Amino acid sequence: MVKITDVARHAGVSPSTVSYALSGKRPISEETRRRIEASIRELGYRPHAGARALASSRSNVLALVIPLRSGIHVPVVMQFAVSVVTTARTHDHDVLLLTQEEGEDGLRRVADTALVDALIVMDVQLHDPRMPLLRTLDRPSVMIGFPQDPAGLTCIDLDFMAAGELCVERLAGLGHRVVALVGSPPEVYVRRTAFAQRVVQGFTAAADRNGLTSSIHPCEASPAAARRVAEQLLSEQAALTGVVVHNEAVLEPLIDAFEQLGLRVPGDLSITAICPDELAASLRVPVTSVALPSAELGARAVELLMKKLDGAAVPEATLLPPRLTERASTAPRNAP
Amino acid sequence: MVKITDVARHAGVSPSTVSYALSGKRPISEETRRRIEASIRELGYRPHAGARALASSRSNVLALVIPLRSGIHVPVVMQFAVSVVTTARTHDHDVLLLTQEEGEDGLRRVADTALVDALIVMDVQLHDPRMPLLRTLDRPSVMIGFPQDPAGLTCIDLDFMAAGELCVERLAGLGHRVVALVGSPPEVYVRRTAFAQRVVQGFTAAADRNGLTSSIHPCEASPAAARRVAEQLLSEQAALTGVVVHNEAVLEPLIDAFEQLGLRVPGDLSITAICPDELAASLRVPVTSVALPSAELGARAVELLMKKLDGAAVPEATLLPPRLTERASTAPRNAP
DNA sequence: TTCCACCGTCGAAGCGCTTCGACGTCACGC
DNA sequence: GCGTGACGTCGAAGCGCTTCGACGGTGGAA
Repeated sequence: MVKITDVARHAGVSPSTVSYALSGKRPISEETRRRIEASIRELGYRPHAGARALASSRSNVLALVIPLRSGIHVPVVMQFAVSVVTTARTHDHDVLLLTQEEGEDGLRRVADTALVDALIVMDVQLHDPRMPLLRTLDRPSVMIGFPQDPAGLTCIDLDFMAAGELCVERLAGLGHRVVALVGSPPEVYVRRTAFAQRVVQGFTAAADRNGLTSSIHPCEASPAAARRVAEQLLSEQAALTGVVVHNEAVLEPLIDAFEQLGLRVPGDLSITAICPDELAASLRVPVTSVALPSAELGARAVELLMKKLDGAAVPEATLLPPRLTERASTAPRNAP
Repeated sequence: MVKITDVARHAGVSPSTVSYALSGKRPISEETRRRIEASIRELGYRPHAGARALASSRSNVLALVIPLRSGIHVPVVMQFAVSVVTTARTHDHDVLLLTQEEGEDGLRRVADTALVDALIVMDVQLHDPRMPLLRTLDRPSVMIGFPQDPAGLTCIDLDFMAAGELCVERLAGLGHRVVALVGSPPEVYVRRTAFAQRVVQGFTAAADRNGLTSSIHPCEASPAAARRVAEQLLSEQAALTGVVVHNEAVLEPLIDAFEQLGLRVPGDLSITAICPDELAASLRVPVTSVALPSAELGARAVELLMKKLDGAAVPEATLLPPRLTERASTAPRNAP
């Protein structure tokens, strides 16, 4: 293994000079820097991560905590993860993957052993046992999602409440008077997952504000469940003309089911969704949707974390405003 | 931060004794061990990962390389990942997540900086540029999947060729004479992804061996594509009665499409698939399938890696034999 | 009883890097 | 002409842990 002393000798300087040339923490003459860089290339030098971490008390590793509970939409989560990894790399950091098998102990372990410098936590519950822990940890962290009490934490997420409202407002603006929300699987609500609940809040508030008749329907992530919900909606709410879907997995099957039941989209039924843009745009009937900007969220979470690591102050709460894209699934309500 | 010298002082022993008590590499008296353990608990001691890595030249971190190329089925990949993480934890290792953004350089980097002790590589191509690199790296690695030339590498995978054969044999055994393979998206074949090609090989070999008429149809991962393939199959192959599906994303839409086109499963059309058992079993028509044992593969990959890290010899190739589970989607061919 | 082997523990020497203080040199202002 | 900084570099001291060799003590074999 080639080490910093080898490089130093080869370049005719001291090891500390090599270190400073690498880190830029002290000025080094152009000439010396060139020689050092040449030596590094020639010898194929790579600084030892452990030695670096020990001496600098910085591991340059972030922990990404992905619970992967049931009912979540895996591809979306994976988009976050990829975006976190690539953004972290632009800041010269790597990403350690933690699932929830270990529970809170895992977080404490990687933090206390100095394996990671900071943590990104996904799938935050309204009352999340990890939150108090994270407040006590001496390492910075960023949540993707909001718990009930975000005080003292740095959180970022799509403004799901506003997203829910926006979907309803759009339908209301098109003249729809009876709307339904097809939401996440029941277990997501039982766990009191923050974002799901906030969509419900926004949906309900906007419906009430506009004097709409509304109802809420959790839905399992299977086409069969989608069909059942569709049938139920038609039988129970004959006047229904607007649906908000917050469930990536059933968006397409749901549309299929409606059409098989004789309802054309958007002729008889207008649909808005909260989901990744790529999904909404790729469907047979492209769906008017509020984008779920996974990649942006992941990237911004990393940026926030980097700022905190640099000792900078960051806002505790970052809510991305919802952005609605009009597509083919919405139309004005037919005259009755 | 509490360190090993603090524990040593508190327990009235030397730091090396604490270290040996922790690692078990030298005998320590019962009595002393108890005192040390008590001190560790009392002080909340956690060994510093970097220091440990530096002194022992073991980071206790594995790299998991997930390319996430287009056309792959994300949930399946994620199952691997989770299984790798949890298994690694049982061996006191953590997992660093690498995507393919960085390319081969990323592998080299984490290996050369001693950030990781070993690597697990997924989504292996037939001619994979990472393979030569891995052969030269001084760290052990395990591939999930087989390249064209696996010499000098440790590879593990489901025996996809046998799986393809098994699916066909099952259909042949039920009397079907005209069969089709609905496969992965075209880009997967263009990239020459190993497992996809092997399924084709097995499918073709078994079809020929049994004198069946057969055809192969790559398929995009969308319901619309599934429908198109279904229609194409019906128009071009009127006598078709057996279909093998190797594409998780379109399995359900494909069945729907067939039924909408007037073909009942398994009455008119028998279907076998290669996919995770949970998926096959959860469909409206539970599908006779060869299990894709993601969790087992991930776990066994880690076990292999641990053996290699311990200096033990392991087989270069591990092919898990396919296991077919009979479900509701297959039946004997109707009399013509 | 003597010798040897093993057990349990200790002290010290690193592992490869960062960082702090120090030092020589040079340019500039007064 | 001298003091003063800034610049560029060096040496040495750790960062917290593992591991090697050494050493006293104990028990069994001879």
